[in-house]
Amino acid sequence: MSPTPRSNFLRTQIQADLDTGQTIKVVTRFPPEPNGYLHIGHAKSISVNFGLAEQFAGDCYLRFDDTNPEKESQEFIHSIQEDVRWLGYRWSGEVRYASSYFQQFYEWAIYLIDQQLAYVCDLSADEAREYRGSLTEPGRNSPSRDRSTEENRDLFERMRAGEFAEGARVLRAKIDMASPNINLRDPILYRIRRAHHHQTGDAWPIYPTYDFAHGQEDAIEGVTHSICTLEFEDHRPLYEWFINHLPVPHKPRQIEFARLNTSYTLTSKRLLKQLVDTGVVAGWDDPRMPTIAGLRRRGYPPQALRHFCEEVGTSRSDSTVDVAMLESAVRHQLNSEAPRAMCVLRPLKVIISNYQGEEHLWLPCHPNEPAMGMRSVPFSNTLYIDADDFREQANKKYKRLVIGKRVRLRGAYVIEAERCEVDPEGHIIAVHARLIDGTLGEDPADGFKPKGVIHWVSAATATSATIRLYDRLFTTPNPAQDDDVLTHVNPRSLEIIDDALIEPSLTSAMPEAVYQFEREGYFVADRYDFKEAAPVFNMTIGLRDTWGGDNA
RNA sequence: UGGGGUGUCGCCAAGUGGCAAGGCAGCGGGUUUUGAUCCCGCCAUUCGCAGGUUCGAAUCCUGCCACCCCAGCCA
Repeated sequence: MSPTPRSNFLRTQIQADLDTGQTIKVVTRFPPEPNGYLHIGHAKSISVNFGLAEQFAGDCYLRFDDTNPEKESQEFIHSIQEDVRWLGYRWSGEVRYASSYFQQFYEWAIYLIDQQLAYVCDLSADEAREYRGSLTEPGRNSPSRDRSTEENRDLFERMRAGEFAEGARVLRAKIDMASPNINLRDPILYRIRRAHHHQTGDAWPIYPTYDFAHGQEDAIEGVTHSICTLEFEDHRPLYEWFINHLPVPHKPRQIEFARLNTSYTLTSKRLLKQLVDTGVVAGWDDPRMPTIAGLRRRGYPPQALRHFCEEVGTSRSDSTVDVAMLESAVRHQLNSEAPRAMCVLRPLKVIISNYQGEEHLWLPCHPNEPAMGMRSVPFSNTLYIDADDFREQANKKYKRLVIGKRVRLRGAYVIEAERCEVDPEGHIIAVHARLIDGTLGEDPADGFKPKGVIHWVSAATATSATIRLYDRLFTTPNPAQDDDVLTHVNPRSLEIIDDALIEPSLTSAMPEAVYQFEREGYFVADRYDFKEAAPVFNMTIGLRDTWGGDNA
């Protein structure tokens, strides 16, 4: 983190708590429910929680909020840990589980019963909803509300013993059925679920709700600042009610911030699942997905994700960040760390008439970072350039190869096109050119300096590769706004080129290594599919293009 | 229409009574063997609106307006 992080209300508040002595050591936590894959929005939460602990020299725990076994699984516990680690964060101590506090929660539930602050309610789910009232009307007390402490204890113990059917009864807090805050209308603390839990097995037939668990988890762990998103703001009075009515060892404080929204992106689990289920994308880690696994496979560096989260700031106002900001962070990171290489996406043969044999040229791996070293690039009289880099004729705005004009081959010589071969259908199939002597590392002796520079590979040593070109998954800034997100899917979000040509240095790329293919963009060797014998690269992001366009 | 929030440049976002930071995007210009990077410059007399307090208000007060969240035995 930078020495002077930008100001935001969380940092200001925590600093104030430290200054007053209210907080001695900052403790935060990232509390995902293991019921799905993490996405860019979670990355923000991770960045906020771990970042705060880091800034104030405190601790941040990773805690699985596993109170609903029916939706959770061990698979997600693994993937979430991997994603957090990949982002570059390390949690303090062991991974925590809400489920490891189940016995304590159970005892605290009995404590509330004994204090006459909780009761077993026999209402069905439908009845409970009806009794709860509406946004504008108060609720009514449950018929079970005035049970004796003895009866409540007996019933709750029998709930725990597994004597009742699912949904038959619940344990509720006795607060206020007329509260304008619906969360305070005798919220449910425990429900009966005969589900096998991934951590506790079949030990419990009853499970605590989020409200009865979260604050107490924080209290047990000594969390000082329990940071969550805005939709939990209405729950804060309830969070505090439990903390104030239970003999907890510590009083954590909940603070809410606005969740991250990004244009052209979905983060709804339901909608993301729809994309996977309908085959719009290849899976949860498809490079077009906003999941951490997808962004990783796309080649987005974790540092870029962290930088992005820091850059967009943290506030309490609903907002949608322009995805261009994310892309900017990715380019910024990759520009400095990605080695350069050449790859010809749409090969067009160039034959140089006045050059014989082969030589090995040494090109810098990075134009501004000599420390990144040099690489050997073979040169010969038969090359391939990109089809877009040649035209039989063009106006002065076009700075690439044109018949009768000169262009610089990146890191090599200046050539001049003489003529081209065209097949019966009118497609250009080869260009004949001549090399200008003495132009390796020098401008032409006649003083005519070529305006353009194009990339190339030598035919004899180039390797065929599969390149997956990606574009935005959606054509509209807010795809979730519509009922059917599928209508906004970009039909050209993926284009596969399987006969691109790469320079020799690229065949030995390590999976997940990102390169800048000069003049094209950043590309990552696919984490799973890349093989030396069959290279596969995913386009991470194109180079910024401020050129007016293709109007030559 | 009950309760809880939020409104500062196209998009984010600092600022908490003393003359409106920064980033992204955009627009000019320079350097450049990547139409990239980098560099320089421009880009809110105005802070949702209307009143008020004050020598002075984005910051305080009053009243409006707009948008978001809440009626899971999900989190």
